[in-house]
Amino acid sequence: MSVRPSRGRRPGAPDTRADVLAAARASFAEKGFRGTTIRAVAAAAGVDPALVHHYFRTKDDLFVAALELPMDPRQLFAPVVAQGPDGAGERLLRTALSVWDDPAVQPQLLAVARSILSEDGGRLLKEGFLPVVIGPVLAALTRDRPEERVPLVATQVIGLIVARYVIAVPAVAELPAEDLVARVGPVLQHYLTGDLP
Amino acid sequence: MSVRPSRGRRPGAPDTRADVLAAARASFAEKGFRGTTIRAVAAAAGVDPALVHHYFRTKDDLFVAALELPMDPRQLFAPVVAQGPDGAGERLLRTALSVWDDPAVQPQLLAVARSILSEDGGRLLKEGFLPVVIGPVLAALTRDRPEERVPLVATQVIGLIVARYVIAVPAVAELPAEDLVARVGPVLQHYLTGDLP
DNA sequence: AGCACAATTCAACGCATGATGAAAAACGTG
DNA sequence: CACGTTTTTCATCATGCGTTGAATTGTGCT
Repeated sequence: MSVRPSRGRRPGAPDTRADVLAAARASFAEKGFRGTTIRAVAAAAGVDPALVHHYFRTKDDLFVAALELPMDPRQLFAPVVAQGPDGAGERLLRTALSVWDDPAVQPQLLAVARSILSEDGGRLLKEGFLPVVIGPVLAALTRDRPEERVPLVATQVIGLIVARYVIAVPAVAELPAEDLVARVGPVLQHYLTGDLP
Repeated sequence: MSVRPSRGRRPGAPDTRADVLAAARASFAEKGFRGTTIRAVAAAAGVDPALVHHYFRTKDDLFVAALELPMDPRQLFAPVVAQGPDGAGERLLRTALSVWDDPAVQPQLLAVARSILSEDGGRLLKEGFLPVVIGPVLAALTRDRPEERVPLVATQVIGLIVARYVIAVPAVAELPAEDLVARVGPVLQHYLTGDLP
């Protein structure tokens, strides 16, 4: 029984790079940037820490590589915007929940959310992502006074995301998506097009 | 001009312990537990790191010391609960915002929030603070089906807190508290006592 | 005045982390 | 089959962290 020598290339064609990236995504999603150590990522991928540096030069680079989304958010919300403000609350929420509930993207989204919420490096995202990509989408769903309505919508959506995915409050996390759409959707609709006192 | 010798006790009666605690509160509020280093706290207080350990034995102890609130949340919300569910949405929000906007307590609250949101150690708070102290208060403001209503209220309140104080989204953070009460209060009222689809 | 005690700093420890450079093993191409 | 390239590990470095123990200086009591 021949054992693999400790040093050098492994036999076969294992996609170690992808393993490392997956491990990094999981760790960034669960522990945030600071809480993630290169050594832990390497261990989770069954690999030497130096290999992580070989593929992704620095920890920052690994982070941005792990963040890459498989879709463009503006494109995702394009259908929602296309149908106009009527019923936008429920459509918006249904779309957002469907992508957040997709296990193929959830780690990336969670990593983004955690970095926006806590880490210093998230200032770029906080000042770039929210106003530049989310803001216009919401604004397009209002009929008037978007600068007053968008922040209100944002608070409710942010709260839902944070409670359901970041903190994972059981009472919110275990609810079927359609229940949330039915109950929170009308509130979003009210923020988008209802009377503002 | 006599200079203070580097070692030994300082002349006068400076409350260095309080300075350290204040610096710790500010740092925990802004950077969270992991992001706060004892050395940085000591530097901000103009003090040697060893002194921090002298007063608060370990970093964990310093954290719980920094967390201590000057009031009991249940007592704070007692008047809100006493007046019953009618108009509770606005009263609840007004009370919550008044304490969050109070600079004397905001650092502690932010530290709690940050630790709930991001750090691993926050699990104690997440599973103790939210269901044990906040939950009952909200439940007392409903007339029926609290187990369905409380989570909905929670999402909206959490979103408001996170947007206004943790992320500090300008459009939400700069709004006068009464504007928020007027616009979000009715939504909370709806979650508390309105029709649930 | 003397002395116990509190306050404060210095110097150092052990540890974990991000990063680097060289060496070894398998692969792919000619 | 030989040789350059890619993949992988090892050994190591410098840095920053939490923590500790001893040393020094002021305060307050008797």
